[in-house]
Amino acid sequence: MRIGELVRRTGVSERLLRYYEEQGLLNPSRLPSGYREYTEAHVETVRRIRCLLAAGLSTSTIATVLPCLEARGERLAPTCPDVVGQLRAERDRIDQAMRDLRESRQALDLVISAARG
Amino acid sequence: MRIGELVRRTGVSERLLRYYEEQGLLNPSRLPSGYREYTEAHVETVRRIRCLLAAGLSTSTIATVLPCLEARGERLAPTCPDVVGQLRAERDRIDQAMRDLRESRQALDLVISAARG
DNA sequence: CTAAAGTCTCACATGTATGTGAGAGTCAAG
DNA sequence: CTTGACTCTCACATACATGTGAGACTTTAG
Repeated sequence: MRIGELVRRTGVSERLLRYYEEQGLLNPSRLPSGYREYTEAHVETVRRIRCLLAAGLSTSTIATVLPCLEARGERLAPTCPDVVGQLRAERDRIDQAMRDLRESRQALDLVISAARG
Repeated sequence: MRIGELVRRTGVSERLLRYYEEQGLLNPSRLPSGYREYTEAHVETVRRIRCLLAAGLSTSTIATVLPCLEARGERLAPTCPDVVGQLRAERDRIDQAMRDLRESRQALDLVISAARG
């Protein structure tokens, strides 16, 4: 499919799809015209990217993780221990983020329910 | 206490403490010299601000919520229903963020444990 | 008194994801 | 062939939290 359809399928703007490609997260092939050509798999990849971005990972970290996820089952694991350490750190950061979210959610709830029982 | 101590107590930079004040989140009194003077309560307020920021709320939204939290017990609730609606939206956003975090955490775990069983 | 540490304001810079517009090429339908 | 929809690259802009440095004043310690 071309970019327009991927936009429709994912809800992500053209601009961002091109940006993700520039950051090495997506590598569509090209038609003779130069148009990008995406596959079904890209739809899921974009979804993952959005999810990881929402979790606060940077595009460059995502670039590290994505290939591993795509090769899931064939256990393509990151090679250098550097990367693993970094991922562990991200995971810890996520755990902390979840704690913060829980607390903030609670705070919001407090205010919302105070608005009217 | 003056700003330096608050920096030590909270781990938040001078720059940010002044920024939070500029955004209406913090209102220390001033000494005759013009120096800011913070109270014990401000330590906790800063902690809350950090937590809400981490949850993805903007400083202006936080400005809305903070007074309600500070008056907790005296149930100072937001007045206009506009605000409540906005807060509900934030809460929903947080819920989604938590789902994303869970999913991303799982993805990271997958990669990390693939690195070596 | 003096020096050093603390603080003030102001302003410019940065990073990262994202928007927006211009100008040109491509493709499909009439 | 022409028009309109789609796509391309490129570049400049934005929002927001945050860093950094300059120049001046205040406070504290020797």
